[in-house]
Amino acid sequence: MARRTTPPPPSSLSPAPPSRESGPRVTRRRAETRRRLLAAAFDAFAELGVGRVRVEDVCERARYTRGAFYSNFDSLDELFFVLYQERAAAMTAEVTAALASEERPARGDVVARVVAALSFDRSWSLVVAEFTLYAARRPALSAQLAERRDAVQVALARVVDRAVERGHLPASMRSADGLAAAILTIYHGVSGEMLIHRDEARARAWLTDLLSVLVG
Amino acid sequence: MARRTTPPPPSSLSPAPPSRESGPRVTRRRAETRRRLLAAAFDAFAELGVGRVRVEDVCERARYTRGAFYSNFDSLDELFFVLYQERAAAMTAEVTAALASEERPARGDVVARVVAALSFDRSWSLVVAEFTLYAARRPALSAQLAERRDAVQVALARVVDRAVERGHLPASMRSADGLAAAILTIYHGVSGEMLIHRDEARARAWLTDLLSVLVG
DNA sequence: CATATCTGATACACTTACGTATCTGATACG
DNA sequence: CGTATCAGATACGTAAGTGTATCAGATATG
Repeated sequence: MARRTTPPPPSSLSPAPPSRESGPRVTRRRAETRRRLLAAAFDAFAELGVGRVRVEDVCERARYTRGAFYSNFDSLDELFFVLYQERAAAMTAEVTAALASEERPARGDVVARVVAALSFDRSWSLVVAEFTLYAARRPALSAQLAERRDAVQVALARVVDRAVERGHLPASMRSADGLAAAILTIYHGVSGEMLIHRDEARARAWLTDLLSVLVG
Repeated sequence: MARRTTPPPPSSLSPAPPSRESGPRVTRRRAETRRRLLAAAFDAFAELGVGRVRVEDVCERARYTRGAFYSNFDSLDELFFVLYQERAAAMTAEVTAALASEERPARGDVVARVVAALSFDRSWSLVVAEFTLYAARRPALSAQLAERRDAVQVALARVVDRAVERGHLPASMRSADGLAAAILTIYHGVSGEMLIHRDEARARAWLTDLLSVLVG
């Protein structure tokens, strides 16, 4: 009697492109198919949760059959993993770009700047939460989450570094990095709650208030 | 073509006991079977996630067959819902009791008191996160989450009410209730991160630091 | 103890879902 | 344009999973 436990992470753990894509060429058609499958999967995972999504769900939403799915991905787990990687990379790039896009903010503008740069997209928040739980059950994936988090943390640290006095904070937040980590923790709390109350404006206002306490 | 969407919540939404349990009697044997199924389900949901757990998984862990399962529950969704309700009620009672168990803390002890009272049990945190996502997709369940949260918030508000100066906080946190809400938001951020780094002591220390900023 | 009732085990019918082999239309290229 | 290759559609075999009817052992009760 083999009791079911958490399966290992999908095999596409290498940051290099999956082996399927290092073949001789990728046609435009195939790239489009892949794009549409990923987009459909994003919606399905956000709406149904990763454990409930079926191959058929993704195919229906993308208007392909299972042939297309298996031509592009080995499994739903691989699809989920690839989706998260690509989306997280794009989202991280967006957030870091928004944080870096202007001169250092004046002291009074730091909070507004940070809140404006962070994502409150509902589907993305749902997928992040799903991946967080998924990774929580697969220790090998913790590094993927940490990477994304670190990149955003670095960008945040740059923004707060000169603009925020930190002498009033505990030792763990005296560095710009530590303060950035605190900002992210609070952001995660706020965005998690937003999944329930569904009010983005409320979440932003609440994050603003919380960060204003932190920043002084 | 009926595209799969999120199913409605299970039918046991009434706070009254499920109809199955308002029958003439419940034998000791049956109560024990139910208890064991719930305990097994807790482990399975924490380990595999609610969408991946199968009836067979729960039965194997509880050392019963599917007959026992269907004699006690209509579906896995009902089981999950009942499990969350019962566990959340118990956990809320524990936390509120711990918060209420002594005299009002001295000002310097508030944070330690709060951090000591809150739960950092990993399996529970996993199940809460699962239920949060589950409820996020079923608006009718938001009230269940809100109830639990409110009860803890009230208990927290009592603890911080007299012991914490709040003049330095934004308007949203000037009331004891608002401050308690902030504490919970931060706690949820911290406990979510703990699922990834798996270090309870680290999470408690981090929460302590964050709350000390809030409380002044 | 006898009897009635309960409750889990089991077998089974049926559905859902997966992954593969094959084929044909789509596309790239000389 | 002709040819070679690609890639998605489809049918299918198989496994996994569900929910129910039936039954027999367990339990409660007079």
